[in-house]
Amino acid sequence: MTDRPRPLRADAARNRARVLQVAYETFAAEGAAVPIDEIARRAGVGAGTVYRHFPTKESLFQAIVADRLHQVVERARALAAADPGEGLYAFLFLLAEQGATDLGLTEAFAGTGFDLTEALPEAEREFMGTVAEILAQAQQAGTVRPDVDAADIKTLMVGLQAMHRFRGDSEHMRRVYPLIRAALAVQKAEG
Amino acid sequence: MTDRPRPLRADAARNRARVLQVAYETFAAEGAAVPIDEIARRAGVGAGTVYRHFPTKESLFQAIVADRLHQVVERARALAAADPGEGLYAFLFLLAEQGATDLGLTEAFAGTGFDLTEALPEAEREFMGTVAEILAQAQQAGTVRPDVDAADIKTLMVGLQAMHRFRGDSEHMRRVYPLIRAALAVQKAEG
Amino acid sequence: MTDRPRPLRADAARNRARVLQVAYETFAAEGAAVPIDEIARRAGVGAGTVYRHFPTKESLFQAIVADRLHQVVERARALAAADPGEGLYAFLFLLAEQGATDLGLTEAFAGTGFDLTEALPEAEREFMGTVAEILAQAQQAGTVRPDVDAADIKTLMVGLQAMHRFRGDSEHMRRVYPLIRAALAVQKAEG
Amino acid sequence: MTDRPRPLRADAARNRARVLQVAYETFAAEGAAVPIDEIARRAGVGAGTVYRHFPTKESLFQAIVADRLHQVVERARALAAADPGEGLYAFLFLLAEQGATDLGLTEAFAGTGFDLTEALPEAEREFMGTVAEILAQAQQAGTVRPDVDAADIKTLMVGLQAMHRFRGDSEHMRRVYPLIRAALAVQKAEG
DNA sequence: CATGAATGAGGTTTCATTCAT
DNA sequence: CATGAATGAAACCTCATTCAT
Repeated sequence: MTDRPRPLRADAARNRARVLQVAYETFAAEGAAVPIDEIARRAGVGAGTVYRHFPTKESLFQAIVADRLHQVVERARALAAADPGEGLYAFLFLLAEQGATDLGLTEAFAGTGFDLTEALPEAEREFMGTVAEILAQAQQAGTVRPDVDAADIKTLMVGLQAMHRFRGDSEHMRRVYPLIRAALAVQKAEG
Repeated sequence: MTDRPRPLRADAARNRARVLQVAYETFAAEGAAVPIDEIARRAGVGAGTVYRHFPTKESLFQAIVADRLHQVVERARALAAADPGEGLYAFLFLLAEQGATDLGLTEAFAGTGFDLTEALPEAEREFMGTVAEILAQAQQAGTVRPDVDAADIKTLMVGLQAMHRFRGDSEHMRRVYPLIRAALAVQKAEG
Repeated sequence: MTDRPRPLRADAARNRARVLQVAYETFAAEGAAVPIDEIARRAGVGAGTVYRHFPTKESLFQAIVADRLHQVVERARALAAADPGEGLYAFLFLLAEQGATDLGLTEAFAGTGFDLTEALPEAEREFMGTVAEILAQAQQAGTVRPDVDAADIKTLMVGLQAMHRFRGDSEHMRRVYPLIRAALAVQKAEG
Repeated sequence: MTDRPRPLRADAARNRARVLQVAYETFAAEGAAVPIDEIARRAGVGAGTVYRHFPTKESLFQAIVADRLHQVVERARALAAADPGEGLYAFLFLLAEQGATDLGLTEAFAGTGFDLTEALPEAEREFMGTVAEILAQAQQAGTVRPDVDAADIKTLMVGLQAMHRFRGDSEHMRRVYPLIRAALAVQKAEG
């Protein structure tokens, strides 16, 4: 009768948030192979509680990714609003760093065992739309070459996340960022 | 290299090679989650035979990576010998493509659940030495900026593999290669 | 009958009746394996409410069976009153049909995972008493052989329910009924 | 290459037989709800061993039913060969008794949570063919009325099994058998 | 009293690894 | 040496029942 999800009871909401938080941390740290039982244990709830909120492991994963993605997109908008020319770079490097400590997000982006486009088409569209927006701004500002598109940016993002994950050391990544800037900069000469 | 105390009997050697080949293909195609039994079945041997040659699944994985790495390094040398200026680029893009169809190699490089440096220090050294070599040649030839080092190249390689894996479509990757060339090219202007 | 110490409050009584009705339909349609949560959902109440009225799943089952049995017995009396000679046959075939759409009742009769005599001795006695009555009437009317007793009739009833359940098709059962009549008819010859 | 199931190794065959035997007894005694772990424990093997021989619980169940059915059919033939007129009755009552101590077989026949026709069409065909055969013989011998067919017999069989299961007491069933004979006998009068 | 969230034991199934044949 | 059967520890998920809200 009242099919629309009523606001959760206070305690349930608390548990749901706690599970989400713990799951995020656990997946981020140890990858998607962590047992649900382990997440339940760390969250201090029974396994059944996890399954009440997220009927499958996959759905828990999705919820986390959707959550993260949304946050990331909001940050991207803020960065681009603050400095249209630098916005795209800031976004790229921010996301790369996120990926470094967030295996789940990385896997979602890279499509390793999780197809973002299929699982969360809404989130994917929102994400790509935002990328297109701040890319256009940067191109108008003259800081990014006009012949790259949003898909190229996503590809680079996947690459950057992998690099960041590979180099836990963010010291080293600061050496790499200028290379990426060079790759995207408006320029005449080519290697 | 020095871990086979006695030359294997002919049939044992044949089995070992066959398992290695099949395991490579299977891991590459279906990821590291494939059961050992499945590999044994495809290789036409018993599971016990796999374990005789490779005491753990991990060790089989290592052997595969070592094997691939060795082949890749040899190809890198050949490419660099043929054209010192282009050698590094050719190597980079070759490896990226390899990674696209070879989950095992990608994971080994990216250190996802497998630490190349720890597991196969010998192979890692050989690989890094070769990278350093052909990088130096390219820098002398003036096709690569002088302020990048071998570690940077490895980082880019990891990124490129991730991109390639993400974009099964190699059409798209041809759009990305010029960006990477731009990143590494000797240049004045920046961002 | 005598186990409700105080009359229930109106809303509680309504809930109880509703749960009973829904549980009957659900068990009948999908078997005893249906989760209590599902029944609660269909009844539009919380699981806790079900447990308030029926302390275990088993007890809910018992209540349903008692309910059905009571109805069936009343119908049996009516049939026998209308036509003493045919009453028993009508009752038999009625119950068989009931069983076809009512897994719970069938199981209760057949004693599959549920012992009617132990769980509901009262209801069992009432049922058997009624069977004895209408059997006696039929025997006096000369339509049923004198050497069968109420226990035999119950046995046949269990068999008929099983047959009916097996043949969802009631077309087919109409072929079988004459056989059962032949089995019970007063007769001279025997196979 | 050699896809045809090679003869099992001696120890494997022993285990398989043992699991089958134990599973048969356990299902017969306690129904299909018994956990596989319990069967494994009783058979003195690991759960994995059960799953090696029977990849799902369902398949174990099928194997048992197929086994029983085959034995039953062979016995039916023997009985009919010994006495064509009595063969069908002997078969009916034999199967009824089997069903009394064999919940699995009963359920398979009655189609309760197991569709014989779908799961084991071969076995079903063999069974029905045999029923048709010995029914025809009995009808020719004049001991069974000519207007019943094999499907009717199967229906009665299901009913008889249910009755037998209901009356653990075979004493009582001896009262019921004459009724069934009367039902099937060639006769003039009817109810 | 009603709700529905939480519990946690238990079910089926998989798979790396060992070991009898 | 090769085989492949056996092991048994998890993994995911369900559901009867309890209890905080």
